[in-house]
Amino acid sequence: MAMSFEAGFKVLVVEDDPLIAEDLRILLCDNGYSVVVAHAKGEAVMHLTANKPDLVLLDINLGGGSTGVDIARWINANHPIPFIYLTSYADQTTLQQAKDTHPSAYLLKPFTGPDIKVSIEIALSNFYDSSATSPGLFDISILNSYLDSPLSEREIEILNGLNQGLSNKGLADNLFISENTVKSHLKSIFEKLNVKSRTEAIVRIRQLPLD
Amino acid sequence: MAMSFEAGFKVLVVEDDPLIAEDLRILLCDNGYSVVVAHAKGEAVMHLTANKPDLVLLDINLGGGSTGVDIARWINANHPIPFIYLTSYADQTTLQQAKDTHPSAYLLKPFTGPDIKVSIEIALSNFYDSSATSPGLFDISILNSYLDSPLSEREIEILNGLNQGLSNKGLADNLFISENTVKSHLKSIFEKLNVKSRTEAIVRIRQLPLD
DNA sequence: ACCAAACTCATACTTTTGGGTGATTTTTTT
DNA sequence: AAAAAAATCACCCAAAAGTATGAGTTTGGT
Repeated sequence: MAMSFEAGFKVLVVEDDPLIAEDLRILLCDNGYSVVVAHAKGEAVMHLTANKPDLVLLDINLGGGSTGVDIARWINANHPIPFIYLTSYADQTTLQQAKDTHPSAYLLKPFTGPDIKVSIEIALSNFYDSSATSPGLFDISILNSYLDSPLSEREIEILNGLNQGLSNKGLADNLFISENTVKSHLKSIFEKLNVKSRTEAIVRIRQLPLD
Repeated sequence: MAMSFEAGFKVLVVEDDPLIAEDLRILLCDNGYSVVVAHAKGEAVMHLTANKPDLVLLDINLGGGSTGVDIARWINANHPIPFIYLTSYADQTTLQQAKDTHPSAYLLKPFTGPDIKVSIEIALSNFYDSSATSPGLFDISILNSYLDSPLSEREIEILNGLNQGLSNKGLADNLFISENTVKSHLKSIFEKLNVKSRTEAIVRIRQLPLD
């Protein structure tokens, strides 16, 4: 099944350098992807929620405060889709942080057109084929069908964060709420899942046939 | 006496070559399966009825009259459980016959430990899809192949416990060691996995292509 | 016999989690 | 508009988890 992912796939490029961004845009367009470009985290998040792209190319070294890793974490917690890091260098700390966000690929500049194309193809097919390995979003309706009392949307978001191994602090930062609020949500989540700890919660939901 | 987390799945190996049979037996035992070996059809059928294994590994080219396909047909007709073909070559006729018996997998020699483990896991989970799936033991060698410094056996045991959502107390009770010892092990596990908490550890290992 | 690695455990301390209670603000539904 | 549900947050307390350090005991290999 040599399926092609080119037709109609939306790619979000997050790159603060306008020259590289434009290069990428042209390259991707030439390959049949529809492309949106963002230059900063806020813009990226906006496009992610509004346009729901199928894949993201992330410059890991964005100017300003937030980095590609921040965006990756946001993606994992809120809107899990495959993303590929683009970077000009790799220091160990950044690399480890990057790895922890489970990117589909990690391309070191200078990369070629074929590099990107192949990486995108692989990323897309891996992500949308194997439901088992993807630490994906939980379908709220399916998940709730197993529970006595249903989880709210926010609770699902928290649960997704848990499932990525985030701490309470991490959850709070990701969702822009206080740690106390996270605890509050967690408490009801635990009740509803009938578990007593975050680890039990993870085990519980992962053993469910959600895929 | 080591393992406290056996999956308890019984595997029947049907293989006329004693060397390969023994290799398989060891490999499977190491992965926590209990293993029975048969060398011919009659013996196989005997074990199938008497021991009721959960899965069968079938050499497709048995010496003598009957083949693995014959046994597969018997299984389908009399005692439907998942089975996997093992074969050194694939001629078209045999292959087609084999396909018609709806095997769970078809492994070409030379196959590796991971090959078999993965195929078995998939076969079992597909076949017994419902609830109490095996808590998924980790293959120490596979897991270690991803790590800079390898986990010891004891550490793997702890990790398996973590993966089931056990608390430190729970781990200590299960392994008959003190909670302090558990913490001690946990500390080195976290270092080796390069994580900072049990939840991160779980996420980390589950994201690996081990099961 | 000796060494190294693995396993064991303790004590003390810090940080993170989880539980309980209660309250305010949105949002949604009736 | 009133009621209900969801989301937000605070404060306090207790339990669990994690860190640091040091040390005794097995076990396997040279």
